[in-house]
Amino acid sequence: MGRTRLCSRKKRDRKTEDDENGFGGWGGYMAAKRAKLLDQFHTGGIEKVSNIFEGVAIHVNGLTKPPIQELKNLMAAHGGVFHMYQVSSTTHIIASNLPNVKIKHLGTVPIVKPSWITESISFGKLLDYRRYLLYTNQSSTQPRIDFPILEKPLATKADNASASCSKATKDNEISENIEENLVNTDCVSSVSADSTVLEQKSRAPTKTAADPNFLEEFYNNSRLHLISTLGAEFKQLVGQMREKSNGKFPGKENLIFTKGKYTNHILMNSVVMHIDMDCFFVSVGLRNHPELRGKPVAITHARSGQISNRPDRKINRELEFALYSERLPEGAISRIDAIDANASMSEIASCSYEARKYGIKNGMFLGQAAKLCPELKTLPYDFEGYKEVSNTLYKTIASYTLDIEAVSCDEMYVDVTQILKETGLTVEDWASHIRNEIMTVTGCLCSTGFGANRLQARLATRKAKPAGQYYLQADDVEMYMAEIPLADLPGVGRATLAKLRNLGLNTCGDVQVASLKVIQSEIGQKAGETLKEQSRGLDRRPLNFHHERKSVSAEVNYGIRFKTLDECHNFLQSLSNEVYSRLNDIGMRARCLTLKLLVRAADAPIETAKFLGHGVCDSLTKSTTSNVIINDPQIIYKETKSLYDKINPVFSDLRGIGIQLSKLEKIAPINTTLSNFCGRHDQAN
DNA sequence: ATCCTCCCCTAC
DNA sequence: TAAGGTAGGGGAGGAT
Ligand SMILES: Nc1ccn([C@H]2C[C@H](O)[C@@H](COP(=O)(O)OP(=O)(O)OP(=O)(O)O)O2)c(=O)n1
Ligand SMILES: [Mg+2]
Ligand SMILES: [Mg+2]
Repeated sequence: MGRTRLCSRKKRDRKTEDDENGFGGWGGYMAAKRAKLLDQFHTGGIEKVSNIFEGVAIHVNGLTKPPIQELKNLMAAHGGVFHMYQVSSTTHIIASNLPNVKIKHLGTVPIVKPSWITESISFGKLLDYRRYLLYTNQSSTQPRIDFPILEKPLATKADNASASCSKATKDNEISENIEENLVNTDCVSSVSADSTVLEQKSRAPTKTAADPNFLEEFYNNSRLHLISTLGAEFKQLVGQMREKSNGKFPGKENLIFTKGKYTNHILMNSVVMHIDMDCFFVSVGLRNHPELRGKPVAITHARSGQISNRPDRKINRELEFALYSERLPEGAISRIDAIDANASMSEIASCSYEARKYGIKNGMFLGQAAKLCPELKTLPYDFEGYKEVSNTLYKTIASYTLDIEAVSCDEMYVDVTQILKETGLTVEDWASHIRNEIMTVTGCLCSTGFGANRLQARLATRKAKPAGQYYLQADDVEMYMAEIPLADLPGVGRATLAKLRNLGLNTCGDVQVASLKVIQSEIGQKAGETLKEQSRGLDRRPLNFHHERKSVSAEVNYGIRFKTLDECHNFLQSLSNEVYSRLNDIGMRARCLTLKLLVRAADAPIETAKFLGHGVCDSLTKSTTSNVIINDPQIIYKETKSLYDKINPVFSDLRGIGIQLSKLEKIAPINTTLSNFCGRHDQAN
């Protein structure tokens, strides 16, 4: 009712813009935008222009001209397949020159010069590769070396401890299959290296949010921004693929054909798979650094565990840290205990399992990690690599089923009931197959967990990691759960954990027998109920294949330092533009706007411990719900500014700013009575 | 009761 | 030096 009125009203209010864009034009634009996302997904961002290499699967060995990346793009553009490793389905090896010793090992697959590819493209058709053989005397009787099969026997309750040992062996096998020409030690650093030696050049002036291109620069370097936006994209993508699906699943068909078994599954309970890349960012980085396999490695911006000895000014961190500790939730774990005056506060995005043995964790400050493990090596970020591997991961799973709930760029839930039924495979065989395939096409390891619901699948993955698989079967659930530490449950973070510990609860077994009322009084009604169920392995939430966005936001809590009010206003304008652009991208409008500010806490020092960080802050929000639909950057700015003035902070104390839009409505919902009404109404005007 | 606003918490 | 984002669930407490 109210919606209808608002809908027609907003069309009139925005008439000028609608005339410019055109209602049909909008639909067309959004359709094109969606098509582009799908298309980029299918080709990994490369537009497909021909099918010259249909049926061809290359593996590049050694240095080539054009280089490997180029060849990979060419294959994508011309209908071929690129293999990171040589596997049984690899049809050609591309190489410019190879030592004799190596040729012996490559077996029966033809070794072809890269010019075969480039010239085939020039001619517009697939040329006979035999005219491009690198050597003509290849033996046809050499045994072929396939990629090592990733079979880790399904872990049982007893052999959990052996997991990491068998993994080390596998890593060694893997590194032998990686080309040494890709080794690039330039960007590898040891955390114990002296940063003053590494960095002699004079410092550029500090870039803060007051600088004109700050927002772009920041987003280009923010891993959290990257994983957030990638995650949202994959949720959207699953929906789009389901809408567009022709019901064919080539991966599944192929699997039925090659490994399918006839099995009488009279009555099969549904099986949920959870799949998650192992130390995702590290895995991607290691593809080009085989020499670091098996070593403790972390992905960070900083290269050394110590900050330079002569920063322009020595900052006293003690005051801030004291305040931080004071404000920690009672009993929660501190992040700064090992951070002294010179320890780096650059965050570790991902660390290898070898690093985890030292107690290093994702999200830990590098300075603390370096103390735990002085041999720790760091690698820089490779955002393009993460995007590529994520795309390949989703593309691979989507060739079997679209019953996918995207969780993040390296993780999803999949209903595999149908796949198991149609292929007749056991859970174990399916798991080995899909893990092997993902390793083959991405060069990265992943782990999978299976269970009757998402919680069981999620916990099974935890047990499976790294490079493993585990099926938590119905009969085992009760016993299995009793031993699980509460910290392993999704939804139990540091604050909840501290509260539960204060109640003397540490494992799911403890919660199973504890009083619901007592738990609820500590952590809340709903959370208590959920926790009770989780502790017995129950989870009633079904997988959600369709995702509907409820809010859109943009926030920056780094580099916020304003010397004038003008600088602040300019940044609010930039952020308004940014959040508008995101709203526009998903074809929505909003009725509610929330401004969130981080303001330096009263006793917190002006200079933060972390370079350009936010330090200890108070968080303040204010929101407006208006009848006027928010669909214009100037409206967003005007509302933002007005909320800002209501909060009225000291602008020089600002340390973080965010704008969130909620109460969203679709601009042009298709195939609904409402949209038909709006559309006709709009055109009639 | 139910809704709204301003939080807090969690997961990647 | 360093790039501490983003979306969703949910609770407290006041307004309706
Ligand atoms: N605090 C964090 C947590 C995660 N990530 C990024 C880097 C991770 O590689 C990626 C995936 O997160 P996961 O929780 O899946 O962690 P990993 O894949 O690194 O390790 P695991 O093997 O435990 O899944 O997200 C991050 O930047 N900062
Ligand atoms: Mg992972
Ligand atoms: Mg993950």
